[in-house]
Amino acid sequence: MMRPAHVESVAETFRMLGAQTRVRILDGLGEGELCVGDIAKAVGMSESAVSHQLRLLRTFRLVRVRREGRQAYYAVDDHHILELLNQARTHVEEGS
Amino acid sequence: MMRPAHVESVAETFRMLGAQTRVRILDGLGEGELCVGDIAKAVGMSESAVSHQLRLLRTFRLVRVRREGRQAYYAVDDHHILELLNQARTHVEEGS
DNA sequence: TGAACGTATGAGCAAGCGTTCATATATTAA
DNA sequence: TTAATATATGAACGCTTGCTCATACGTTCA
Repeated sequence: MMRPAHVESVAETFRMLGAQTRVRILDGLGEGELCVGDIAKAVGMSESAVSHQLRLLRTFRLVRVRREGRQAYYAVDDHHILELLNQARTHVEEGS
Repeated sequence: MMRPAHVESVAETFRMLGAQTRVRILDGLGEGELCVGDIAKAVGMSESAVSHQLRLLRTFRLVRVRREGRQAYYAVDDHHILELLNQARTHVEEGS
């Protein structure tokens, strides 16, 4: 059985992955880092909405930022996140 | 890039995993099937609340039921679900 | 048949979420 | 300095979520 503190963090991580827009953002970042404007174009959302979602993803350590001039380049924080996405996609594709 | 239909299903799956109570339920089911009353005791929730959550987990195919007399025995639907939990726990334990 | 038990469901409500819009901050260019 | 650009933030609003409480359903036993 999982430790209570872990239950909370695990649920938080999944909660971050539990919205289409954030899945699309992370999926877009799968190829490599992107700046906010490019993410917004890629997922078809306003830059403001993207920025709000990136803040959540940052807070819960699913992405990290690298600032360069006036741009902020975001990347998936660690390989486990992309593996979670892949695993879930496999689950979905297998239709069970 | 992920197909739009998959994005939706993947997000749905994660959304189901994104609540402490459901994580605890699934974690409890990791050892094997349990009936509703035993799940309720294990996670310290009312049977009604557990039943509501199990319905969600059933609807999105994270668990399956086997009815036997007046009990309903729930089990994790497939191994990917437990692997997702393990992967997320690893992510959390590594502290990054 | 009737009562008891295990589970499921519907309504209702407080809390949380995800967006938009307006505004603020930081950096670069003129 | 001022203007333009890229990003971040706060408030507000409608929608969703997760619970409780009451009730209903299906099964077993007397």
